[in-house]
Amino acid sequence: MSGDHSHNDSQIDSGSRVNDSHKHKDKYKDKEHKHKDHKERENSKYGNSDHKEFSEKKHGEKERTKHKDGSTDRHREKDKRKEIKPKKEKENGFSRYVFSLYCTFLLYTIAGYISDFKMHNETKCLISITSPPRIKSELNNDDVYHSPKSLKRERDHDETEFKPKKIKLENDKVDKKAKKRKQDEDIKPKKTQKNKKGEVADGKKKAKKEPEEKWKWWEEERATDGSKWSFLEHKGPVMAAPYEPLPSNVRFFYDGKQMKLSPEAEEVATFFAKMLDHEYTTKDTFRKNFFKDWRKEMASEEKSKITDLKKCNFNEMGEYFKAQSEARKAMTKDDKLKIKVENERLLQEYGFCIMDNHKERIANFRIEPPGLFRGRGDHPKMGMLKRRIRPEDIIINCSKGSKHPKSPPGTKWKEVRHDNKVTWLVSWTENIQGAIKYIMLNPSSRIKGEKDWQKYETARNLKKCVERLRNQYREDWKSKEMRIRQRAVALYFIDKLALRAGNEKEEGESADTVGCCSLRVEHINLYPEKDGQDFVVEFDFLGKDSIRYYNKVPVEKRVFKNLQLFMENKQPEDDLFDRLNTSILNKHLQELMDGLTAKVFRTYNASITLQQQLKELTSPDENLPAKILSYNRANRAVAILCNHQRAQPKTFEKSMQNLQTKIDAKKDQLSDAKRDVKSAKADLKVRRDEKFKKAVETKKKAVERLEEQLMKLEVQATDREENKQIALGTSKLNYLDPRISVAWCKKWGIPIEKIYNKTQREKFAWAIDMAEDDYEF
DNA sequence: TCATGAACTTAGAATACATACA
DNA sequence: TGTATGTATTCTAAGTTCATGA
Repeated sequence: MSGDHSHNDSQIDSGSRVNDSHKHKDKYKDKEHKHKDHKERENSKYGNSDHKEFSEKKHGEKERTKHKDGSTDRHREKDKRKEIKPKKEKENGFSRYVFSLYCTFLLYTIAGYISDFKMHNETKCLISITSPPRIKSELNNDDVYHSPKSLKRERDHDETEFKPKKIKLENDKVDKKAKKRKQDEDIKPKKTQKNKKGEVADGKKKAKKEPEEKWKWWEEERATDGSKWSFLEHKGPVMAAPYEPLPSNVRFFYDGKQMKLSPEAEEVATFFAKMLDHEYTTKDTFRKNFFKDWRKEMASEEKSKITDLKKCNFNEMGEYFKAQSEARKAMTKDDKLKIKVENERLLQEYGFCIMDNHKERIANFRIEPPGLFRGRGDHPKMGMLKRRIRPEDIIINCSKGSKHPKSPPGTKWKEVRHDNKVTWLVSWTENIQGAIKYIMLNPSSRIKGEKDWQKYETARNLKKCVERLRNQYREDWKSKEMRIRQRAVALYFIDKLALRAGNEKEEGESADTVGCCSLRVEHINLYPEKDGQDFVVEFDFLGKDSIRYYNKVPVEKRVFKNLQLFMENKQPEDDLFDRLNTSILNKHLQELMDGLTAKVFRTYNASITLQQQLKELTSPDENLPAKILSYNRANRAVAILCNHQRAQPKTFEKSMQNLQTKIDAKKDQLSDAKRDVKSAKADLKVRRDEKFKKAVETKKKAVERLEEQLMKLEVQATDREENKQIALGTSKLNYLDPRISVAWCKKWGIPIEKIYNKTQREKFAWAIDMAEDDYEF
């Protein structure tokens, strides 16, 4: 299977490099070596038991025990799957350059040769320039999160033991309080206020005004009864804008003839027309699904006439929407402002709710508009019509005692319920997968922040016992029971490679993607020896969002032998771990540690990797841009570990070229400036007076300034190049304990704004407030 | 024990907006 | 001031996990 793929070497590098950051691997290797003889003996022992288990299967039918009928279904579905087997939707195309550079970098880092590396690479210029970061002035700008130390909760002892505390107020008390507060107009907006221009007032401006107090929910007690809130009031969702029929001059043609469509059919046609430039509309599945659903919306006459999508001409519609979009861009300032004001009004009216006496920002307060379903990868349902959500489809969730949101005139909500065991405000069921969609709060809200904090505390708990767990699963590789061995090997992958759990999926409902537990035999290749390494496993599969995971990893011999065993007598499309699923795995993990699930390993490994990388990459004598580059590199190591990829920006090559032009120009300027210094010095030699001395100083300063500017540009270029196909945001937002970053910033005097933008600072306000420079994950 | 539904987190792409530069 | 470019925000799909009920 793998032979067909044209993997580049850099990908190979990436995998093993990231794994190097897992210290335990080396530790294990040592142990492996020590116990080699013992192991050899055991190998034969456990080998026998495996064969015993498998011999039953050999003699019996091929059925796997995992699903009573699941595996056989898989067999039956074999040809079907092959048909729909996705092309590698998105190649794991990390560039050769990034990886060779990056690999070298990390290897050097780990070997303790960081400074040597830097001297020999593009960053060597950074070290010579030692301008100390101006922390104070930058921090003063808009660091609204710096709070008096006296307010901060005690760290460490209570952070590690994250226990929800009781909420003080009873439901009715809170309701009364909320009402009273409303009457008093006492509820102040939590968010930073925007000025007329829509800019966020910065710290300086605010300092003049009354200082705005941020609610520090993390200093308050929490409910322990499973309730998520006591009082919830909101305005409901913003419905999708009604369909506006096309002007009469925008025509649709069928088979070359103009045809007036009914409003229903026309609306669906416009969804397709808006996507004409997108690759989706060239895909068979998309076109087939769209056409099928479109026909459902047609009047009978239209249905009998329009029978072939190829004969449909949506071009005028497409042009019309393009022109509209251009017109929007070309609008006058005033018109743009009007839109902005209207959006702001909507945000103020619908974008906030009151939850337990606090005004909280809602994340997605708009109902998803109708359109064509854009599934990722080879999604069998792409192109289907996402129907318009009506008030009758919508469930509202709020407090009994609150002012309920009004449904649009002449309509009714499906239901208004008062369930404080959940966090959502609004829900509806979408028609493509039958899934429930929710309107929930913004990440900066208490309800999301608490959960986030808790997530990292669970990961920190894992840190305390991870060695025990690792020893356990290593023991389990030798188990007599196949299910235990499979569980142990899967867990090893989840831990070592940060793979996702991998739930089972219903075939034909979504793209064929897998995670650890759902890996199939066809997704791995085993090499007893490859590229000078023993026991190499090659992974090649589509993970979440059909992002390709490709990695070649040397594993321990016992893992390798187990994998061989798991693959014995199986077809490529059979499950690798046929006696395991996420539910079994998580049940086991729960027994090992309270709150432990497969997902926690990803959080743990991501955060610990960041912490280690920051320690290794940051050198005290670096200046600010170099330190930030180090941070980004640490962040990047995590993103690679978690396989967070992005499509290379379309404008990447061009923007790199532009940057290079700037660098070249700066170099020219610099050499000119250096020449100026020389000649000024020569002048000074001839005529030793104060004026010439001053001229030399000025010119020297100009050189320094240019050197710094050049260095900044070069760092920027390096960072951008290394980042072109790696998405840092996902790990930053979801996997990295923010306290690690905050502590790093504090330790090195880096303004937090350099690491987190405004939204991120709002999300991580709790961490910014509580972490000190000595925080340890 | 298993299937299903519900609730919530994680994810990359698309789009809106801000800023730099000519 | 207009345009190009980079960054932030929004959007919503696609995961994981847990509860429930047969």
